[in-house]
Amino acid sequence: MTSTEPQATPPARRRGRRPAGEDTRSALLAAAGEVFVEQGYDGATVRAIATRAGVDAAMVNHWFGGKEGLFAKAVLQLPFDPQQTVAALLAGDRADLAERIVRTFLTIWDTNEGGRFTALVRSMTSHDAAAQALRNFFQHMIFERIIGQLGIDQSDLRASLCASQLLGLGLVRYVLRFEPLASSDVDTVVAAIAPTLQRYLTEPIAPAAG
Amino acid sequence: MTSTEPQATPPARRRGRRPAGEDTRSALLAAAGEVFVEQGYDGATVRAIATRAGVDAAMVNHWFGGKEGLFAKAVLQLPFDPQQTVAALLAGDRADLAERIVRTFLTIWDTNEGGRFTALVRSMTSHDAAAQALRNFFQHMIFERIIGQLGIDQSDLRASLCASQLLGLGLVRYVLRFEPLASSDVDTVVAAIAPTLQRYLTEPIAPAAG
DNA sequence: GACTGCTTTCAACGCCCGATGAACAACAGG
DNA sequence: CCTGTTGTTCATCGGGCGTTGAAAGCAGTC
Repeated sequence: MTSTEPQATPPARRRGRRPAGEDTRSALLAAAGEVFVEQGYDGATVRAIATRAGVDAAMVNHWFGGKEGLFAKAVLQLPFDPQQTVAALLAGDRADLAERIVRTFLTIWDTNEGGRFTALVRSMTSHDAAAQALRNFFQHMIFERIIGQLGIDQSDLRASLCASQLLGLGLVRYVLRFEPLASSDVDTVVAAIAPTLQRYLTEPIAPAAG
Repeated sequence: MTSTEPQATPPARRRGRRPAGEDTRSALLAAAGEVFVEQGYDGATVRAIATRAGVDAAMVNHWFGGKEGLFAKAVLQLPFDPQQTVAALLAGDRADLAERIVRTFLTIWDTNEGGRFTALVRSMTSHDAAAQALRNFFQHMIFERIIGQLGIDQSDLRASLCASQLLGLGLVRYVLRFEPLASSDVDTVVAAIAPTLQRYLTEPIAPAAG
């Protein structure tokens, strides 16, 4: 209530360009990654992301053209090269192939980079681009290529079976957090899931009276 | 401001009680079932449900107290008694137990009643009540009871593993519609998935080095 | 036939969303 | 210094959401 002094506005950040050095764009990307993981595409609001990044919501439009563009840059990008990953997975003994796959994805999924997958899974039921990205990744980029290299029948069916188990695992472990699977260590999960994948990859799966 | 003439309203549908016989409540329940299946909890709007039912959106509040109550009545109710289902599943040969489970759920899922599961799966990533209902159903009501009757170790882990594969299957087959798994006939899917469940139910799943 | 109560529609409220455009401040180049 | 450019905030827009209260009309009762 001190009337004579007009200088009572240091806390509120003033308008105009910031004093350089602070990177609004990457702050938004980081905040978007977190919020999309926690809330999914629909649940995450542009305002919440901007608040967490400490900037105005209009910056999302300025830097990314809108919410959709931010999602594409923050979530819809692969954290690694799928072709190279597939090659690395196929490099070892085929008896351990499924184990390597499960371990690889659990490891990725547990890192910060793997948060993208959680964000995708959380968004897939409401956001078409997320669902399409998941299908394209798991089914076409990973499992069809692996199974194609194995030279075995019913490659498409096998790919969607593998995708169903791996997506179900990600869903239960990272999104719905069913216990004890959500807290089990990697070795336990690998021991449990890998034989399933190994069977989907290489063993007969036809119905009895095909 | 009110310069325009108050023209006589064209009688689209008049106000007031309808000529009896038409059941607004069940029309809303049916429409809600459809829309929740197609859109999930967040995507489905009260207005869209009411429009499909051919009534006013306010009826949702009048008959169900709100969107949440309508969801509870239309989706969050089991179309059968789980205890009885578990008993029926356990009645036969244990070697075929997993096959019976997969076949039972595929059959239910393919009927109209099974649309509730699709609605739950579509809603689980954004709506807590849906996620909780799925966990309660698959993990506690079905698999923990079955595995408990089998008298085997790690029953909780086994239950969440079974849930992961069955939820992944439902997701891929009914929501994301990955081909060819989405269009495969029941026998093919049973032949592919049942051995996985059988292993989760009864065979050793511990990691190599304890 | 009037009264009473239930059902239904209508109009509107308050809220939050994503997006827009203008005002403004810091920088870069001369 | 002055000038143009670019990054930033602010105020606001248009729209959709779930919900609400009141008016309107049918149905049953006396």
